[in-house]
Amino acid sequence: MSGKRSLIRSGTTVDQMVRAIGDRIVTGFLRPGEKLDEASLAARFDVSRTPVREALGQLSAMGLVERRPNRGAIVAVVTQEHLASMFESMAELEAICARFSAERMTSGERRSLEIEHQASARLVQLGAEEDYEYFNTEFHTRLYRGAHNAHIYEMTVMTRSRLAPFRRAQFMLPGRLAKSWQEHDAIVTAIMRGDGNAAGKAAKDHVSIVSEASAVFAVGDQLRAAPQHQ
Amino acid sequence: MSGKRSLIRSGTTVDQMVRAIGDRIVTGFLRPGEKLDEASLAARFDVSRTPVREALGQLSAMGLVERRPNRGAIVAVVTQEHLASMFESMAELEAICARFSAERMTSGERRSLEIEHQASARLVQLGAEEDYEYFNTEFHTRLYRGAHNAHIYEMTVMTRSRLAPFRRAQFMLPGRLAKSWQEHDAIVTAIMRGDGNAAGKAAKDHVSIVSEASAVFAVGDQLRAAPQHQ
DNA sequence: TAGCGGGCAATTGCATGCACTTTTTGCCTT
DNA sequence: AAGGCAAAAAGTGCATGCAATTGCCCGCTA
Repeated sequence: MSGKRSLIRSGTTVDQMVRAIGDRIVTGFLRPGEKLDEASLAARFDVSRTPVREALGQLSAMGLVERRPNRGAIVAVVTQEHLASMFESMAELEAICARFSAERMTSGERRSLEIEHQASARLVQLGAEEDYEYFNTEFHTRLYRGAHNAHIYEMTVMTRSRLAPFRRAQFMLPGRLAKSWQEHDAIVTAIMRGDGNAAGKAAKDHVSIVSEASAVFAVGDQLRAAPQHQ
Repeated sequence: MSGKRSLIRSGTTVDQMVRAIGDRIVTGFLRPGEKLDEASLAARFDVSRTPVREALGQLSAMGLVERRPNRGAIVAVVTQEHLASMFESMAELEAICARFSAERMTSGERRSLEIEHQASARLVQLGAEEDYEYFNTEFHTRLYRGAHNAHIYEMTVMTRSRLAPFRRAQFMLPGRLAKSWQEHDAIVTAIMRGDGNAAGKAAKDHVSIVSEASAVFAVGDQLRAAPQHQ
């Protein structure tokens, strides 16, 4: 009855579901603790429960959702403690990426990093929050790629995804853009010098500052979404 | 040993499948490149294809198997390059764990680390390869736990799993046990001193040496299992 | 009124079936 | 004999159905 063949063909249905649900979690559209009902999701995306179940399984393997046998799935609820551990991991991972980037980036990568970074100064002057956020993501992705290590790249991107729902908080800090840019500047300078240790330290400090800003707001958020749940 | 009917009920069928298949991959019983036929696995474990499919999906999300749409699943084949990136990651992760362990282990954790480490000297004298290997795993797990960071623990254990199939090679090196013990000793000493940087460096060196030994053998292995595959 | 089963609705877990895709086989052409 | 094409076989992807488990609601008892 519901044989919608007309979904855009970009991989299998399950892959699409993983991306679709994962996106909604990462962007905060689905809140930590929120119940993920198989039938509802199936109806919502107009597929049967089978691909939904597979998608939930994979998301569970990624740590984005939590599955209790016979009791359904919910968006992963992270404790304050686990959240702190992820932010700390993120700082360490960024430090590694920055250090490796300083040692391994090609001259082309260095050049475009520098150019984009300098260009972003304009966004700070304009106070273009949203555009800067987009640039910021790009900037960090450059660092991850510049490390020239596929596995570290995977771990870093994965960790960033899982932290994404908790980063919105930092938007609230005044003067954040200028501060962020200065921290980026320290990283870029160290990378251009080829000073891996300095780059690593600068990157670690950068993340640490962000995490402190985010940590507080985060927990209130998920409590609001999952009032009763043990 | 085919139709194992009375599997103990510990979690859902899918979980059991993930563990069962994952173990076979990690222990090298299933070789990289080997085809994972859904129907065969279903028959082998006496379940329907549905849980097998879910398990393969999760294993794919973990990176242990590779899934080509409409073309079946195979045990993940890692390129020489990606393997190197995983070993390098492992060195960095172990370094982080050792550094944190030096800074954060409780006195109880330090004590039992030291005791077990000293006890293992006997295994070296006896040349008890297998027992030492078991101890070795324990030793490293202690470091991962001692870091008191759940997310780093997850990443480290996961990376170790994915590297497990490629570590058998190191068994072949003569004098390996004594060398390993000395490297452990350097790590333990630094941790007892509370010297995070020294512990990290010692741990990184330890892994680097293992990886060099493993890397060469590894690729021959998976080629043997997957002669034709593009 | 608070506490306690017991049955019912809702939901999950798995098996089965069918449609579609890929691969193989065998025949026909050149 | 080699190449190519077509039909069959094999295998994957998803929908549906049913058994099993959980949670809830309501009546019963103290």
